[in-house]
Amino acid sequence: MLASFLAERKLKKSKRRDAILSAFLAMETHVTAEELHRVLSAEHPGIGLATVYRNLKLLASCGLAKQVSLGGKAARFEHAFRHRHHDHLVCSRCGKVVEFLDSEIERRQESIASRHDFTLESHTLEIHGLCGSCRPPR
Amino acid sequence: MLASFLAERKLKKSKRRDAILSAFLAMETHVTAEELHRVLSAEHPGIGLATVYRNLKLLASCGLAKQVSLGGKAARFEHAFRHRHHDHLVCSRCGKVVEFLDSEIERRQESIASRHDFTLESHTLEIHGLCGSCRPPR
DNA sequence: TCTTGTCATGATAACGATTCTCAATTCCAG
DNA sequence: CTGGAATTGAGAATCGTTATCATGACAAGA
Repeated sequence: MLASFLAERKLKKSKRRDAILSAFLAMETHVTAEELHRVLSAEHPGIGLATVYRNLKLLASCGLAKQVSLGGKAARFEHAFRHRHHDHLVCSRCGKVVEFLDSEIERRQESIASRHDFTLESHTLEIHGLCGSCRPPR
Repeated sequence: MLASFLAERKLKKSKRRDAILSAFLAMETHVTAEELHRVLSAEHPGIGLATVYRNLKLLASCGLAKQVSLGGKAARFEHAFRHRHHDHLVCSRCGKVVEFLDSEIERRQESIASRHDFTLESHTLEIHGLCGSCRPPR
């Protein structure tokens, strides 16, 4: 999958590239380039932050990673490999993230796009609110 | 509306503040801080960019402005005053923006939030795709 | 296995959007 | 009018991200 993508574009494999890919796939959270870099540095010291950025972008463009924002300023990445499409519910206080999927919403987006003569490429839906533990007890 | 917000927080009025507010409300597009600053400079030369940022943030926090992203790197602002809530359909090539509202989607978001015990505060939904004029004729 | 052209990398500079700092100005309640 | 507080402009500082560039790693052919 990554291999064929690389081959098609005359891109090469490399130890670091592999290390970054597998570290990323091992992650279970929506990760920042810096966070991934920090984790990576334990096993593979010497990998530069720029390289992490470069490879995350690459993973994103071959469909293995997806960039989301989740409200912070730094971009976050999640894996799109064996991970169905979904949207996010984010706690605006503690940052907790819940993934959800609503097929009716998906369907309606399709229909909105075509109603306005757009060819749908992607969408981002983030719901922000307070989770149960952060809500003031009142 | 702005006045009462200012009063509550011991904030003051000022000529520049008013100028920024009215210039912003006169805008019909989703505007960037820099763009607003440029427009503003024609009538009120000498207003600093930082001041535009400060006041846009203020307008946002009192509910007169809403920050959206629309895919670019710079934050964009639209007015939320006499402007019903809506979401955006953005052409990923020419940047054209269509506003839409789907009450069923809105309703479902509510229900998703409460199903996960979240108190809904806001949401962002952006659909990206190619508009009719940008779609290659095939 | 060497060779060579290409791609990947690390370090760091550059960048762009936004925020901060701080001295000077403006506001407004008394 | 005045004093204390909020606002402002200019530019420095910040932060995430990307570009630059010299160097190292890779893949494929001789």
